Amino acid sequence: MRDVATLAGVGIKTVSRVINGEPHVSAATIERVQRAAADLNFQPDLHAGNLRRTGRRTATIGLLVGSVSNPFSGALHRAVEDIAVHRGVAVFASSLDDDPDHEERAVDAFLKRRVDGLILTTIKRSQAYLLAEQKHGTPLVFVDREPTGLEADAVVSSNAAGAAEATRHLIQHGHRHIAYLGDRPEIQTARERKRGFMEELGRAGIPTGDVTIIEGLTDEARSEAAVEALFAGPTPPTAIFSAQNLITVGAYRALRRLGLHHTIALVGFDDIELADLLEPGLTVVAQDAARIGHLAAKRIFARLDDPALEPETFVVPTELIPRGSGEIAPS
Amino acid sequence: MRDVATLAGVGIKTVSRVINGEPHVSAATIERVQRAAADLNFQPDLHAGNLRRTGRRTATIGLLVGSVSNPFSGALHRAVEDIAVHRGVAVFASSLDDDPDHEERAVDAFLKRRVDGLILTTIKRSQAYLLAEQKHGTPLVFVDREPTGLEADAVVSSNAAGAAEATRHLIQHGHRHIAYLGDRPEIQTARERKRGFMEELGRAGIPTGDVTIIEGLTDEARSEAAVEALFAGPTPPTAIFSAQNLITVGAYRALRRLGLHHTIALVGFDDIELADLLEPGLTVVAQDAARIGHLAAKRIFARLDDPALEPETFVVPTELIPRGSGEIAPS
DNA sequence: GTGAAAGCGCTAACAT
DNA sequence: ATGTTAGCGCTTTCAC
Repeated sequence: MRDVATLAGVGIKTVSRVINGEPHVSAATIERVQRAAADLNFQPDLHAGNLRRTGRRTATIGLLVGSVSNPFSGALHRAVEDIAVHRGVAVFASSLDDDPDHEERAVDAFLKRRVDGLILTTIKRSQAYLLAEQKHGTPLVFVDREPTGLEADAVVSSNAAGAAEATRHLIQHGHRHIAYLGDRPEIQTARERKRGFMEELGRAGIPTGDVTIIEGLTDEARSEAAVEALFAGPTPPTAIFSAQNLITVGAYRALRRLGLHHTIALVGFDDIELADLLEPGLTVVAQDAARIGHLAAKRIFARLDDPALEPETFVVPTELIPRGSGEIAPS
Repeated sequence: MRDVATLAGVGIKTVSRVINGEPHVSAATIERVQRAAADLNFQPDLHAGNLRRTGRRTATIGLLVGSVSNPFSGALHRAVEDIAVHRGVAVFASSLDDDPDHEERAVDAFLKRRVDGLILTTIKRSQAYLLAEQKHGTPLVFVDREPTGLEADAVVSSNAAGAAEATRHLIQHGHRHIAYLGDRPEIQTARERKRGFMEELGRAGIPTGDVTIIEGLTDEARSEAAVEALFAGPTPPTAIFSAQNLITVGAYRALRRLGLHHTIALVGFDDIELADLLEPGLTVVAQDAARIGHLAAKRIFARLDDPALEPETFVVPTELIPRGSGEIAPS
């Protein structure tokens, strides 16, 4: 910047004014400074400025997602960017790779680089490690899962209600022997979805002895194996509710392999690309990732503008999309 | 940091040494400083340090992808992080949303925040706007597409060879009337794939009059409409080669709608989630996003270590995966 | 309309 | 083993 000032024959502050579009500079000077800046290929250093600037905002927010390879994360990212771009704020995304040990490191990487706020999907048991940072004033918005160990804004799907709807859908199609396939119960959303499933069974008066619960399914392969074992066992169900998208894919693969995909009903939680092109189409309870992202981004900016906001949890409704697999009657 | 020094009763430089793990500090002092830092919830400001630090590295690289909702981007992101984490470097990803106007803004956002290097998928006609930055020493590695208007490292798929292989596959299954569905010819990869297709026709001695070329297909819906129009026309093909994943999905949808998915052969460029579960399974020429990401990350670090490296283009081979749709014989 | 001086949080270079 | 001083590139404050 000093070089630009020298080349343009003006003071350094004048260059600063031109670069930042501040008033009180004559048109001729602006012109001269801009040419000098262009000649030197001047790139202002945002962080150097922020060192002194009041408020110390970096116009950057961090987005931490469980796994960048999950389409849910992609949709979320895009939605957050949609909102942020209007505020001139850059969104930088980083991935946890579904590794709890990575979580704190990734958060730290963002914090050391002074992001203005953090939107995060968490996988650790507790987020108490963020307490100090939160007290320090960094806006935190959790998406997909509510945090444990601290009070903060969260934007989540209606997990229990969605699971209940999926379950009700199966019951209405005549099923009583339903298998529940879920992720690790440490995960809050997994617990919520299971709760929705169980409560709906209760409302329908179906004894829990009629259902099979399989939890701890962390990936597609494990889910596939679990379903194959299920049908090799003594009490195969007539329907499956799979509570997460990878689990759903695994279950579908297993049913296909067993030749049961037209016989056993399947409803999955979370939508899947191309689900409508399968035969039968995959009935799912879809989450609205775009809406979740929009709400989270709006909330973080609201909190940036008014740090005193009370922590709030926003629930985004899910939607059941019947496509065939969920409408199969028990044989 | 000064507060920590005061609280610990030491000089500010000693705190700096402790925080950065530099030697020549007594164990007792380290202990005292660390406690003080913890008490004050001290977070070092990476950027402030970088202002003075020699080399001025921020231990951050930027990753710019076309669209975060494309699974290819997700796989790429994960691969880059895999490598970067070993160097203690954070990877921040941002999306272009397939919007050329967004490209320069997004690059600028990274540059202003002083990333050490940039891995980017570009969509603008020319990347000449990056010339100055490149001369300035910022390592640039292009992925998926080679840049235009400047010489830089690139990691790309074997687009022409892969397209030729797909075409050969169809020809070997007896097809002569093949339709080519491609993206906008402004996109370099689109041109390469079309070239591979045409050259293979030439080798097989198939006159270009036997084939239909449809270009400028930018999304699923347009592709779907184009295929429907194709079969409403006078000279429907017996096979389709679709040169991009969204185009493939659109084509598949159209064939399904027309009831032709078991009649017309289809091979797509770039793999698709669940392609194996469709009926028939989707035959594709798969790109190795993980390999591309790994190579790009390794290259950017190599260039960070030795800026004098000659620009090089790395070609990652594609792989034809037969799953059914590409093995349909002409009727 | 413009510029000089001080200082943001930190590290380099050189004390001690 | 520890502290002091200068200064990174910028913005602030205040003077002109």
